[in-house]
Amino acid sequence: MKVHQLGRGFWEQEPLLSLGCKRLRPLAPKLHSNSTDTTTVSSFDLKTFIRPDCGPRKLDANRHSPPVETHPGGTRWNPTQEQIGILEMLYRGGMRTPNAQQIEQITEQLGKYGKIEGKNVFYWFQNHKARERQKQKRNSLGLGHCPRNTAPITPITLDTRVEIIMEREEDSPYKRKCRSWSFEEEEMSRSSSKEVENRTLELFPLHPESR
Amino acid sequence: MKVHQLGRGFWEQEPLLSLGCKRLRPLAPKLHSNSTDTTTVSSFDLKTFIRPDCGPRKLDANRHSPPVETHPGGTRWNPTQEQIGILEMLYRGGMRTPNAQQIEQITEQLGKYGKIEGKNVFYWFQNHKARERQKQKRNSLGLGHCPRNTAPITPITLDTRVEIIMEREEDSPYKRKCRSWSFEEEEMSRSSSKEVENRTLELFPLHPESR
DNA sequence: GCAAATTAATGATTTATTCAAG
DNA sequence: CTTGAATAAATCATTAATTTGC
Repeated sequence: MKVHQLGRGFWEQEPLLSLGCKRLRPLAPKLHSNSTDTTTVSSFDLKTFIRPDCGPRKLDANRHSPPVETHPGGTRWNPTQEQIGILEMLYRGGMRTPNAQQIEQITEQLGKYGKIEGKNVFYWFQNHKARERQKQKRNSLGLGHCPRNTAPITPITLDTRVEIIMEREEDSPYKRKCRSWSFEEEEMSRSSSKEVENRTLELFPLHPESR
Repeated sequence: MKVHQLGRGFWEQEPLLSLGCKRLRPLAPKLHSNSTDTTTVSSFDLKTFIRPDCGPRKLDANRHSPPVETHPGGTRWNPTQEQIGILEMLYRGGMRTPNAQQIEQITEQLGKYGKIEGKNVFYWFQNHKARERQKQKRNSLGLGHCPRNTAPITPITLDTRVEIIMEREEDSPYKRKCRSWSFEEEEMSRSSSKEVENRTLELFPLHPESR
């Protein structure tokens, strides 16, 4: 069930909205500048960590460990051991969906170990939470069966206690998060080899990504 | 097989993240500052539209939940006729999931008719798309039945043509969006009466929202 | 011992659901 | 009851591990 598709095509959107070259950095839920201080809400980014360094590391060459920062040409975030360690520590501590402030701080700390952005932290928690959940589900279902591999059976060691705890503090059922959103300039020149397709998007790319 | 893992634990992060007072405005997907220009990526927000208008709505004494804080001054976006009109026009034009740039521009334009933020535009498209979809599904299913209210049966007028068209131009199957994320100062003083619970969250609120 | 080929993880997005303000 | 806002589930896409052929 899915099958979306699209055909669209006409209706020329005329000029509406002239195109600029900035990239907005949209979307982050936010508290809503409430009352009074609607003033500014200065925004600062975290390019702080965007060190230009990253030599065009080829690959391997440095084997595991020194992950160090990041991505060379810069594709996606590649967490270092330290970063993962801290994130897991926080997760085990009960954190599930950090709010904007928390993300900011975590990002700041993790930045010490390698390039990282707020969204990476946000996504990490989302993914980790979801994957822990499916892992549990898988295990619970497999228990009555003959597990075979993947040792679904908890070793019954002290660690088991931890497991239980985690389970107990499953994440939130539903809360209303408050993230903030803003725009940011977007570097148009992508150059990245991969898919440079959708360029028809001149004025108002009706079909954002055709992909 | 990866298992990064690490026993973590050590590394005492000591002070881990001192708390500041800014609110980050995180999260907006982005292109990825790839290679070279890791430079800056200046970010600008749209508070442009954050008119202080909306009277300091109290929050009615806090009634049930109000989870989070939110704003006293204003609660959620209340679109004007002009805004809705333009958005629908764009939707009918084929736009479904505008990218950061598009959102920025749309927001800018709509801002002329009333307070609005990028996220409002983003959500509007998400919701409108989803709801048009379910509406269609309902209609298609309800046809063989006795719909009762909500006039599931299309009037078979000229408008029907439009309906069909919409169907045809369903939204995208899957594309990789490019949003950008950044942080923004967050007004700490929220004061909102609503649930000020989880206050144990001094340093690192392990359990963000208990709700 | 390497590097292309394959597979397992997991970062990043999109879609589906749910909650709740008005 | 309509619909803005937010979260969770489903997917897609890359990258790191592994495996395999020389």
